[in-house]
Amino acid sequence: MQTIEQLLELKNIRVTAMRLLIYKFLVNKQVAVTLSDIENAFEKADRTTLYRTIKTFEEKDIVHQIDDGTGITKYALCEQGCSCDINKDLHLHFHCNNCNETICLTDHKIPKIKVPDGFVSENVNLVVKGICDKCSR
Amino acid sequence: MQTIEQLLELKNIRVTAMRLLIYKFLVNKQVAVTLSDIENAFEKADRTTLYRTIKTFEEKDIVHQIDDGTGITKYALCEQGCSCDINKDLHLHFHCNNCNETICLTDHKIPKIKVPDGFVSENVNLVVKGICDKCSR
DNA sequence: TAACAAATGCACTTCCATTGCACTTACTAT
DNA sequence: ATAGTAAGTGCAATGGAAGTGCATTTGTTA
Repeated sequence: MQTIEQLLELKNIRVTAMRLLIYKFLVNKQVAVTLSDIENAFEKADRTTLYRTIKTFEEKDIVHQIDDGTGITKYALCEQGCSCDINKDLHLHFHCNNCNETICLTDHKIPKIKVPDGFVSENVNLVVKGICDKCSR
Repeated sequence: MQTIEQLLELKNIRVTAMRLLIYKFLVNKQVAVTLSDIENAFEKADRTTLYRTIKTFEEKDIVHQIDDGTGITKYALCEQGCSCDINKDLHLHFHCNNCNETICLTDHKIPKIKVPDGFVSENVNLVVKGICDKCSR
């Protein structure tokens, strides 16, 4: 069990108060968040800082970007099961049409997709939309 | 073989010069287009008209929206093989990282995706990214 | 502690999506 | 045919999200 500080140092990211707060926020959130979500949670902080923090996290493979089709970029922590730094091919996300939340299904792998001759597949973005477990009860 | 006029009437869309032009443009284009693409093709027409035309087409299931991860919404004609009005589950698009074009692979079905208990899958958005057949030669 | 590098905050810009309103065009019923 | 109504089009403006430049602050290291 490592502390957040240790994790950031491991990734060669300088530890700052802001980054610790944002990281903790992401841990507590079980769903993917937009920049606005973070902004609303930290009204004292500047939007640019939040923006650049999340971009830093993204570069260092601490979070990954999710494009769930709502048109707004979302971010979620890369879990241990999430090997998006090694293999970019296994993103699988679920977007709830009811509560509008997007979650990572890290333990659900993406099946092999066949593409026509001449096409080279490098990366797959798969978003399943429907009703999440909370809303379907 | 039906004319474009007949097709529009069938879908309860009033036939106008603008709509015919835009429809023809979409037929000629073999790839998904952005609003800006259409705008550049019809510089005399207003952006709003093009926007609302494409929205009308979308509502009537003449075109479908594609979110290929570039952040810009694209549109493509619903082919006969594209039953996005009946069954929303078969979108499959290929985005070329080289030429930046997105095409519909209508004859390539999306495999059944398993989701955890409690989740209800209604719709799947699948975008494969890589190198298209033109660019890989 | 001085010096340098990185992080933060403020202001501003750009781009795409969307809407309100006035005007024009196309259909409908007399 | 024509008046009246509904739909389509064009202009202007707005809003939201993403991104950048620069000055200031904070943190690290010699």
